[in-house]
Amino acid sequence: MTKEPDFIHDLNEQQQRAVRHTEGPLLIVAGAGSGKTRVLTYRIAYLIQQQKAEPNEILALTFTNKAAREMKERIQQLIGEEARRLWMGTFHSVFSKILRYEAENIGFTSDYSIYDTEDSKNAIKQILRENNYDPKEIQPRILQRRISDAKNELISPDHYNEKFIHSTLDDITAKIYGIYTERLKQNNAMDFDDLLIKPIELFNEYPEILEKYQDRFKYILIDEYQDTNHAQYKVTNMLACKYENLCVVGDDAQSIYSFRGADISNILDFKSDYEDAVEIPLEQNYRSTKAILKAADSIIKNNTRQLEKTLWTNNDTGDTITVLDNYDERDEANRVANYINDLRMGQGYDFNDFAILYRTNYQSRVFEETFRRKGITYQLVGGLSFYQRKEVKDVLAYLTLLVNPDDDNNLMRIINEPSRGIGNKSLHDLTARARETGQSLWEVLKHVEEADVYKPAENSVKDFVAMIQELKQDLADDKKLVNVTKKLLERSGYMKALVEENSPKAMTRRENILELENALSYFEKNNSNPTLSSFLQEISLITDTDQYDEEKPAVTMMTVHAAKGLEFPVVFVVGLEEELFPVGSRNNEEINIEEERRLFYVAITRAQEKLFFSHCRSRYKYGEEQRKARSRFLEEVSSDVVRTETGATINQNKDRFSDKKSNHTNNGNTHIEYDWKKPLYNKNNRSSNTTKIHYDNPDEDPFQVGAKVEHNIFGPGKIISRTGQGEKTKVVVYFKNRGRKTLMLRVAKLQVVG
DNA sequence: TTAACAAAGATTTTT
DNA sequence: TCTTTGTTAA
Repeated sequence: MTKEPDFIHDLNEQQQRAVRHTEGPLLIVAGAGSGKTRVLTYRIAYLIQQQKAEPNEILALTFTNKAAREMKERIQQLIGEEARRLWMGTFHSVFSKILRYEAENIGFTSDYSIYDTEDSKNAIKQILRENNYDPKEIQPRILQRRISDAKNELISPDHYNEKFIHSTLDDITAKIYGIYTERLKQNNAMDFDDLLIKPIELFNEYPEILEKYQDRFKYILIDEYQDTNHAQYKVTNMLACKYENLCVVGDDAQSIYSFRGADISNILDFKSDYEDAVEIPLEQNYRSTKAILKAADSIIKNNTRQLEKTLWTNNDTGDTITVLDNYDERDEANRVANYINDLRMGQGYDFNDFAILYRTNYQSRVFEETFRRKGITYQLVGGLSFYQRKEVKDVLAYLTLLVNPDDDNNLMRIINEPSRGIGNKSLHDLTARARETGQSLWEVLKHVEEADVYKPAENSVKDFVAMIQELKQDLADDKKLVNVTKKLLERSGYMKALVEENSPKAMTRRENILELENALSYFEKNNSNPTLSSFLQEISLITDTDQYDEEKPAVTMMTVHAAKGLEFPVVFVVGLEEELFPVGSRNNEEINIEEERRLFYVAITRAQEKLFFSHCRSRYKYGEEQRKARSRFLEEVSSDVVRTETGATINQNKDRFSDKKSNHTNNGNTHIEYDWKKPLYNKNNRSSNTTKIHYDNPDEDPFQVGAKVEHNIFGPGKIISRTGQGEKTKVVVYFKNRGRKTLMLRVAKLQVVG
């Protein structure tokens, strides 16, 4: 046996065990902050150093590109350049690469398009239209969700119907699922789920190909195993079952992706799936203070299903956690900003020591405004990704057509963008013909004269086809990708349209397109074989979370989901209100409260030294003020470690806003006691606000709740609720023949009757 | 066919 | 509030 490397002594005993145990299935249950990444990197370095495997015989799967990149860098520091040859990346990126090699075997070409969520939603919408369903009644979003769930469960379209009771929606889903699958194949396209499922199909169909990869990947490691879904479980199981050198790392307490099909039982059942599996817990936390760990522990205790482990730390007790009780979200942002400035001035923290963590992306806005005003630099992670912007997707759609012209979806996206006189009618005729003849839309366009469409549109189509063919030729002539793109922007009139629009928005769009050109030339410079299709595939899998830069001297703002795996000296968990964190249910869907709790646990355990919880009593939603109750999680957290700003326990703090509020609320002298866990009165249900009384006076405004009204299109109806004030007053009317409608009082031509 | 305007709807979380 | 979708007039 080769001598052990010195670096192994950087690790504690449990960690060393995990590194040394190279053969056979291994489950590492790694508590938050227990040095999980470290163990993974050392383990990989150890495998190579001990000559168990060549770097390219090791497959390491992560959840983000960033995690993969970081791990690779750290391994490089341990073993040098060789690390480049590792197979390391996200599930999606690794398998998209394998599919590039093997696509032909399953009826695709290596130039296949990758559809993101928006693309596949569009495809579904189009299919609904073609099959005479009303996308308003049957929401594409819902079908997409169902199809994606089915795919992750490995239920094929044929089996979908057997699996479910035949409700109408089940039948429609089964039908659309089938067409969708076929359509994607015709388009030579795969969605995110396909990147995991198609390899399974491939391996099932061609055992010799499976064996090739089984032999190649002598050792397999999976990070964040608690967030794998069934398809991911299956595909790695297939690869690993020959040698069973499968090492998975995870923490069931941090499973937060069930909405994406993640199945926590993958980690809970690992030991029964692999009989010889060894379990090693990592229980020493190196990240947080005792107070923070106690808070985390007191939260997660409320969940039922968990693996045994006790997290402990040698770190200091640390400060108590501070709860910020705010009036509204502006108040919240201001207060957080003030704390950041104080801690910076008083205790020497830098901007990049802070993180603001929230449940939903839209919460970032108030913080952005406030921080800009107060001169706090920040970096926003997540939200609308660069590659999801309209203009970027448009240009990418053009480029996609050059390598994969049969991709109807991308073709439809840009055929009339900028508008060149190929309107809905013509497009409808053309797609109808494509369906009839079984050709792709592109084939139909090439022979448009046979299609019998509106003459002016026919000419535009001819121009369009000529343009695409010309650009394809350029590409074939090995012209630089950037130059082809530039020509495309000219030739298509896309740039011209933006220049002529001459608005600030169009300006930003032009900048984004320039940015895309930069990305292209960067790619061309840094790849040995920079093909357009590999560029397109690679960037379809990039997310904005990957762009977080810990060196940047700025406060980080991100969702709790995006923060997984990261740590910060000071963390603010904001928006801790019922219906926000935990989220409110939509359409009475059941919310998974245990998962919300794990999410809160993840948020808490990001903090190293100082932790703040913040909530608002009132918050704006859709331009309406909503009263908010404090999150139940604040009741669950151990009261030993949490204090308000004045040093009181949370429950001593009840009355903070009572006086202020009751003055507002009462014209008389009655004192109103608030139950502090409940929201304050809902604004719409009472007439307390002085500014509002005017509009509530029936003499001036006849459109009161209960009034019978007449609309010149919708006919007779009755007002069932009313929100907003003055110009912005909106009413919900139940129309006898048309159902519920929300109308702006200012614009809707309503008349009171009777 | 397009542009302009009015109405409805959206806020989970992400590869 | 802001964005997307649908309707109507030019």
